[in-house]
Amino acid sequence: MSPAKKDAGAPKKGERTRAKILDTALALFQEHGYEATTMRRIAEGAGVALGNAYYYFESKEHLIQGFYAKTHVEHLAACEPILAREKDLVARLKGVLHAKVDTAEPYHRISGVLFKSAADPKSPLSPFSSASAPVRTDAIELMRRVVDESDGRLPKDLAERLPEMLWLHEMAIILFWLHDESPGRARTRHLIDRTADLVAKLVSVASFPLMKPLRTSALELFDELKHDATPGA
Amino acid sequence: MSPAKKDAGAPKKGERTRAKILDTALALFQEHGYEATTMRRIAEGAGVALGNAYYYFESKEHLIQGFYAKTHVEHLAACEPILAREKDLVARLKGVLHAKVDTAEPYHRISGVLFKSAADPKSPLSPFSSASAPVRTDAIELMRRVVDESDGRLPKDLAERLPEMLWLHEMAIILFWLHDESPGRARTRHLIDRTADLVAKLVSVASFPLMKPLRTSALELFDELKHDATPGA
DNA sequence: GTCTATAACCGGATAGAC
DNA sequence: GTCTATCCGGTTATAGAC
Repeated sequence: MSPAKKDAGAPKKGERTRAKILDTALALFQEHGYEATTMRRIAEGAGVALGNAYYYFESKEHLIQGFYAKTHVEHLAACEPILAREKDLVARLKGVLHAKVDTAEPYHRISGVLFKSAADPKSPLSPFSSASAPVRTDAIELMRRVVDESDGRLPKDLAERLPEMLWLHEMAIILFWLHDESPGRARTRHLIDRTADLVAKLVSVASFPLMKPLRTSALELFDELKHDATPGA
Repeated sequence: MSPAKKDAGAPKKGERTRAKILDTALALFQEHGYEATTMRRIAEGAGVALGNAYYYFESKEHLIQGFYAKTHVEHLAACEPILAREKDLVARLKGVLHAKVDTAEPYHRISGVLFKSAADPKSPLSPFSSASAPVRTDAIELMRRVVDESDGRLPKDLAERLPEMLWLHEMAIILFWLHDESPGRARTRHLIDRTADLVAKLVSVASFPLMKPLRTSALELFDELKHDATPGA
């Protein structure tokens, strides 16, 4: 009766070990940086053997996926009050992006390494990879809320693709943020405000009925290109 | 008289060894990929001891700087006939970008790894780093030729910044290309043609005298943001 | 002082016993 | 599912050769 003894609802057998390893790793990454943190040190801190850490996580890099998920959850929480309060599309967009910068701030030091693989299509860490699909999908859904629950009216074809476009915009902001050493990330915040205004202008221009042909061909191009870049989406 | 014996103009003492190591490394990277190529194998292939390779190159990654320089030179050569032939800005831009895709094609397999550090501000391999400044500056100069020797007339303030903007555009194209597995990189080529047309339209609209205020504020934003992203440029 | 070679070190990853 | 013992390859220290 030993394996069947546990009650349903309790954290499964080794699930606790897994969480312990991840938490330890993230804490050490934050304190000493990614490179300086060895797998041996993580295992030691988590109270397990080195090999055991590899039983739960394929590689050191795979620990980072957990990091993505964690910061994303924090971002979601920070967005709730903003989305409840603001109804204007631009205000919602700015709010969500500033919240991203806010919640990511504690990890600025190590984020460079964490996003290292953004450009490597084969890496599971790339935001475009299928391994990143869960978080990516969720982040796009957040942008869908930004758009759908705003008080503006948009043509259907545009409203459909806009969330993905805004997610790409967010990725670009993050890339800029990685290189931003200005106090308070002032430059990134400026970039957010200016490009959000730009997005609003583009959207409103693109929404004129007269713009339909141009809009259609632009959206077709987007669809076509998307296919290749994000096979999982 | 042994050290002073050599004639001026001959390839300096160890300069040959350096070149041998680099050539061997690039060949092996291309054949087996970056990860699979060990420093021991490179040293062996170049006929030197392992430690010797580190005398000439700080790290395995530093071998990649040589790679950047090499492909850039090839790109420059490929652009000459295009720039001599075409005088229309769009045609010149498309020609230069397609040439980039052409010359980079043999290295597509390994480029993912090579650009891994694009997002890491601390890495000397980042295209924005000061270590990459020589190649970056040269690539921007190429874009300046694309603009300056074209037959269109541009307002001075725009013509001044356009080369840097076009270089950023090129970086974005390359990022897309890294993820592009379509035959003949058809999607990247499509992206080039469509965005080059878009650039042309934007440039011509921005050149209207009536657009001067908007153009000025857009260029000011660009100047302001550039400062942080590329301290070396 | 410029270059080359040998022998470690260190840390990510794996094999296989318990 | 957890451990111990190794492997493997990037990197470094160091001793010498030209």
